[in-house]
Amino acid sequence: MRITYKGDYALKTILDLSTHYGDAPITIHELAARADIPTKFLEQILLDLKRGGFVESRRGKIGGYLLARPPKEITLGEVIRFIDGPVEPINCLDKHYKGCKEVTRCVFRDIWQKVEKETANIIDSITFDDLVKKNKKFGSSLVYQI
Amino acid sequence: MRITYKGDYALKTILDLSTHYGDAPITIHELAARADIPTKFLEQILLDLKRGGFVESRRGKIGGYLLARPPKEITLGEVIRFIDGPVEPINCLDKHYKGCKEVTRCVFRDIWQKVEKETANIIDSITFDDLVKKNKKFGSSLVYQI
DNA sequence: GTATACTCTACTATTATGATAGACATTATA
DNA sequence: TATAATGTCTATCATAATAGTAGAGTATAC
Repeated sequence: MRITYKGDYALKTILDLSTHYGDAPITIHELAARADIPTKFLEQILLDLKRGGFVESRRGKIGGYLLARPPKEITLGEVIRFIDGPVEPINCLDKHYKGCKEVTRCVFRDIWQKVEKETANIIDSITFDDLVKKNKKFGSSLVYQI
Repeated sequence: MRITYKGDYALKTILDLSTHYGDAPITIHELAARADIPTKFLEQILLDLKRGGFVESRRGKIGGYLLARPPKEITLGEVIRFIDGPVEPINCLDKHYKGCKEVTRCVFRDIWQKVEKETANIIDSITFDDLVKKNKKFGSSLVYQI
């Protein structure tokens, strides 16, 4: 797993929207400013997240973005996989991967699978509701900080 | 952690050399052919591994490469970190990382640290001696396969 | 009808990755 | 001592991913 800026931004944005779940829509501009993300870049990320069913949008004057599902039902893992792809350390199962003709018999293979499993155990068991609570406990002003 | 081709090739090569630890040097050409690695690319990787103290070389007619240390004393984690860098999923502690001014208070931070720790637990506890034994058990002809 | 939002497509700059090329240095051995 | 077989070193290159930027278009509250 490698988390890109895009993934990092997506997580921070979903957390912001989770914190304001049930409230009025939040504009791209606000979301971008609060998390220090280039506005036009976030625009694209939000369109992706919309296509992924994570967020909804309202157009027009009092438009903005809303979480499409309750924070309790969105896990960290879902978002990461959607934005940054599979969580495995190496994609040697992919048919485009060179070498590794007999992947099923490779000594390294089950080590990477073990890493993937441990990673999944962590990120799939954390919901954005958990993160909102964790955040509030520390009373931070910034939505993505403790 | 993301393992690149370079990392993958390095691991396969160290495993090959581990399998032949104590024997005569093995040429780049042989190593490349056995693991299906572009020879000139492996050449560079071996120079890196030499600088890292993982392998030694012999020049001249019956030259080639040898493991610099016993397979029992080389872990998977050491090689991966040397070739592909830190094992963490995101490098937000790096001073060049944008955003995340208050990284110590970020809700995501300790999740990434947890992922890193679990990954390290796996890769730092496996030596190339372990892998050689695992390989032999399955009697594979290819050095990097089970 | 207009200001304020989201939408969509295209483009661009930079870096990492995965090599390839070729001249050079060393050494066993015939 | 010539030479063939080996490692050494530096430069270059092609492609893809990443991280944006630009600008014209569409919807909606007021």
